[in-house]
Amino acid sequence: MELSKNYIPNEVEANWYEHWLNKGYFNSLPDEREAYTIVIPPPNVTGVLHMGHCLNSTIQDILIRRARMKGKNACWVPGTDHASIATEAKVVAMLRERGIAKSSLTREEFMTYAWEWKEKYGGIILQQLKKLGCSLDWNRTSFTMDADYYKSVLKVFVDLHNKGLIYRGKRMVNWDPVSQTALSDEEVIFKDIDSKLYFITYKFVDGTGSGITVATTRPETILGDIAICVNPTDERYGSFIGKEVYVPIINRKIPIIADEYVTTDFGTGALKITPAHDKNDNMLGLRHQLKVINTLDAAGKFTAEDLMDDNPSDLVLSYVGVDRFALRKKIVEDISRLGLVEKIEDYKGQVGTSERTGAVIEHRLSLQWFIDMEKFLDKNPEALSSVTDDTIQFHPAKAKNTYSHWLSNIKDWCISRQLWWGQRIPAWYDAEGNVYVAEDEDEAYAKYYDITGKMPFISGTEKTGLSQDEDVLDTWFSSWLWPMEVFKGISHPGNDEVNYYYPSTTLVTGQDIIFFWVARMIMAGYEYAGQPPFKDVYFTGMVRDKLGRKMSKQLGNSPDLLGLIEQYGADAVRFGILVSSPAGNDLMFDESALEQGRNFNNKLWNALKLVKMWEGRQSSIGIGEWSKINQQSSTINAPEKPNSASKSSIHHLPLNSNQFAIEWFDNRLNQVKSEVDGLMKQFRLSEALKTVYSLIWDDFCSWYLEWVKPGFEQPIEVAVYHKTVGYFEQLMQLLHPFMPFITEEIHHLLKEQPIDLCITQTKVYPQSKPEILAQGELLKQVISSLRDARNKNQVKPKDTIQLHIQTANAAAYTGIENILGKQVNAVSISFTSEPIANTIVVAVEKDKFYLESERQLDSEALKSDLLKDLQHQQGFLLSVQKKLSNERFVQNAKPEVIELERKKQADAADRIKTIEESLAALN
RNA sequence: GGGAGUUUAGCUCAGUUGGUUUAGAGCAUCUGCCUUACAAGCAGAGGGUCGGCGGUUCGACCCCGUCAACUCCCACCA
Repeated sequence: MELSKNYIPNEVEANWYEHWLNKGYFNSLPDEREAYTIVIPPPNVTGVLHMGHCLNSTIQDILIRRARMKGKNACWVPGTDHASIATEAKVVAMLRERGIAKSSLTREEFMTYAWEWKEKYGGIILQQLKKLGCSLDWNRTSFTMDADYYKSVLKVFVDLHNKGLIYRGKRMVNWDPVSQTALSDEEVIFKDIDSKLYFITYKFVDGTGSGITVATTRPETILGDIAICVNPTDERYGSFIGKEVYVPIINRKIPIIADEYVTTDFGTGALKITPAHDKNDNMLGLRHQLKVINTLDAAGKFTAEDLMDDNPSDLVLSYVGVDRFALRKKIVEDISRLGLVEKIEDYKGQVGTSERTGAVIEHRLSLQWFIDMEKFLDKNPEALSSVTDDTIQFHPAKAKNTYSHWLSNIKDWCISRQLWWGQRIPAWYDAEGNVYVAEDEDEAYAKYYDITGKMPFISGTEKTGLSQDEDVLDTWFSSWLWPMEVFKGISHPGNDEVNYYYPSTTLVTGQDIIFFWVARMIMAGYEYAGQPPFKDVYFTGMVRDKLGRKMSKQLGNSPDLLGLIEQYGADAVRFGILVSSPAGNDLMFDESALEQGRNFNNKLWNALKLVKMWEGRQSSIGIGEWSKINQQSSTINAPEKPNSASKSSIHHLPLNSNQFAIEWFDNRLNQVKSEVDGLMKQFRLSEALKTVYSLIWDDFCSWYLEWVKPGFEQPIEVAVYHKTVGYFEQLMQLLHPFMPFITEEIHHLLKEQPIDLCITQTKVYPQSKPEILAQGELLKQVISSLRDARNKNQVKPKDTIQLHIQTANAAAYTGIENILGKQVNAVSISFTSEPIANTIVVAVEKDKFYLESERQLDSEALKSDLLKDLQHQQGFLLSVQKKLSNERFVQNAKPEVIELERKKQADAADRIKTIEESLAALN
C-alpha cells in the first residue's frame, strides 16, 4: 500500500467518526463498571461553535476518551439550553424580518413560531461538535424544554414554593427595557461610561435663600423626585432639614430629609430621591415612608400616569412617550431655561447593561418571583462547605475564593422573566388576586376549590376563574437541574440511571458562569439529591486572540472554527488549542499553534511510513539470536588495523545495540506513561499533551527510530520490527484522547487490529528502571556533544570520523557503541588511556572523546570552547566551595544536602581536570 | 471602594513542602545540512542579574514586607 506524502485528515476523520458511531462506542448504559460521567454545559440552542466551546469540548472529550480506555463506563451527555432571552430575541428578530410584530401574536402563535425556529436552527452546534471528534452519547441528547424536563422544572418550582423557599414580591429589580423583562443581578454587566454630572437647584417653598443644589447623573428622573436628602451631620445643610423645596418643572413640594446614607464629600452633599428609579433611593424611600412616583414605562419611555395629582403642565405632558435618553436632554434644556442648572461636569461613571441585549438597565419596581437565598442556604449549608472543604474540587483552586465570597454575600434570586419562551410559571390567580401554585391547571383548580369552596366555571371546553401567570422562569432555573434531569432524576427520582450516573465525575466549564450555573447546580444537587452534582470542576480560561483581546463579533477576531478544521484537520485544531492552554489561565489563540499540530500529524505519518517500509524487509532473525545479528549488521566494527594512536585498543562490540535501544525506550515509555497519569490526575492537560508530544517527536522519532534504523536497504531484525510496532501502538494509545482521528488511523495501518483504538483498554505497565534511563541520557548527551563538536569544526555530515574514548568506566558504553558510532558517523570506536594528538577533543562528564578526522582542525575555536566551559566550571566550583567553607552551612544544613554539595565539589573538580587535560592535549 | 490573581528567554508558559550541578520547555531566531520517513524536515547553537527595593535564612525564583505594572471578580457615592 502506498502512503501519501503528507497526512490528509479530512476523509480519514469523517470515516472514523462514522465508524465509531455505527459501532456505538459512545453509548453508555449502566453496568457493573465504575461510571465516568460528564454532562456537557448545554450550549444555547441559538449557538454556533466558537473557540470557547472548542476548548471546552476538547477537554471534555480528552477526559472521556481517557476514562473509556481506562476501563470506566464513560458517559458524556450532550444537549442544549433553551436560553430564554437569547432565543426569544432571535425569534422576535426573525418575525420582524418577516413583517410580524410579536405584539400582534398570541402567546400560542408565538410559541409555534419559536418551536419552528428551534427545530430548524437549534442544535447546529451539536453537529459541529461531531466534526471536532467529540465522543458524546447522542442517544442521550437533552433539551431544557423537553416535555419531561419542562415538567421537572415546574415540579421544583412548586416544591420550593411549598417549602417556603420561593416568594412573590414587589421589589426593585433590574429591568431590561429592550427585552422588557426583569433580570437577575448576575445578568447585569457593569460598564464604564463617560457621562455628565448635572448640578440642579431646587428653590425653597418659603422663597428664602437661593435653594439647594443637588448633583445627579439622571436628570430625566427628576419628575419622580419625592425628597432631597442630606447627611444629618452636614453643617452646610443642618438648617435646611425639614424645609420644603419645589421640584423643577413639575413644581411638586418635597421635603428635605436627613439620612446617614448620604456622603458629604460627593457632589454637593445633597441627594435627590427618586424611589421609583433607583435601588438606593428606593431603600431610602422605604426607610422614610416616602411615596413612589414612577415616570418611566416598561420600554423606558416617559409616562405621566403617576403625575395626575400634580396637575401636569402641557410641557410635562409633552414628554409622554419620549425615550429616557432623549428625555434627559429635553429636561436639562427645560430646567436650564428656568435658570436652575448650576453647572454640568464631565463624569466617569458606571452603568449596568443587560448581558443579553446590551441595553442600559433601569431599576423598576415590579412584582416578581424570588428564591429566598438565606433560607435556601440555611437548609443546604453544604452548598458552601462542599467547596471550601474540597468535597468538590475546583481546578484551579483559586476559584474557591470567588465562589465562597459570592455565596456569602448572595441576594435573593429573581427567577421570573417577562418572556414567553421558557417554562411558564405554574401559578394561577383568581379574580381577587389570590395565588395558587400547582404543577398543572387541574391541581390549581383543586386547590382553588379546597380553599374557596368555589367550583371553577366551565366555558365551552375551558375552565375559567383562574388565570395563569404570564411570565416564564429564568433559564438558569432549569439548567441548575441539568446534571440530575438529563438522567430523569427530578421527573423520575431514584431511577436506575440517575442512581448509577449521579453524581457526575467532572464538570468542565468557563469561570464566567461560576455563579449563574456552577453554584446553582451545587445548590440544587444538595436540595434534591442530597449530594453534590460532580466531584471535580475544571474551569477553562477565556479564549483571546494573540494580542490578548477578547474574541468578539465586533472585532472580527474570532476565527471560523469549521474552516480551521477543514484546513488543518480536527486533530491539529485540538492539539493547537490545548497546547497553548495553560491550566486555569486565559488562552491566547494563535493559528501558528495549529500549524504545529498539523506538523505533528505529518511527523506521525512519516514515522508510520518508515515503519511500513521496514515491514517487508524483516530478517528472519529471532529475538534470542543477538550475537548472530551482531556479526551480520556490524557496519561499525572497524578492522583491527594499527591505529595512529598506537596506545588505543580496538574494542570488540559484544552486544547488538538494538537491545539497548529497545530496553531504553521500553523504560522511557513507561516513565512517560506514569508522568502523564500524574498530570491528568491534576488536570494539567496541556502539559500532559506536551509530554506525549515530546516523547513521540524526540524520544521515539529522533532517538529510538534512528537507533534501530537499519542501513540503506538493509533488513530489519524481525524482533526489533515487532517491538517497534508495539511501541508505536502504545504511543497511539497514549495520544488517542488528545488526537483521536490520526491515532485510530495509524493504529489500523500499523497492522491488522482486532479492536479499534477508541475502545482499546490500557494495560498496567511496570516501573521504569532509573539506571537504563540514565544510560540513555548519557548516550544522548554524548551524541549531542560530539555532533556539536563536528559542527563547530566544519566536519561535514558525510565525513566519517574515528572515535577514541578515554574513560574510567568503559562499562557505561557497553552495548551502545553501535548506536554511538552510527549517530556521530564514526567508522570505528576504540578506548584509549591517553590523549590523542591532532584530534577534536570533547569532554562530557568525566570522559574525554577524541574525534579523528581528515579535516584540518581549528584548534583556536576548540580552545575557546573549552576555556568557556572551564570558566563556567570554575565559577561553579567556587560557589560550592564557598558554601562548604561556611561553617554555619555545615552546621545547619541537612547531612544529605552537605553530602550533595561535597559530591558537586568533587564532580566539578574532576570535570575541571578533564577540561584542563583536554586543553593540554591541544597544545 | 473591597477582594483575588499575575509579573521567569523575543512570545506563551513550567518550576511540586527553600538546597539535585550559578533556572527548564515549546514556538520564534541564528548556523550547517535536499543524510535513502519527514525541508510542514534533520543536526546543532545563542538567548534570562526569575518586575524594583528591603528583610528572614548558612542558603531565596520559592517565605515575609514594600513599591510598581497588568488582569479578573465583587460593589450602582448620586
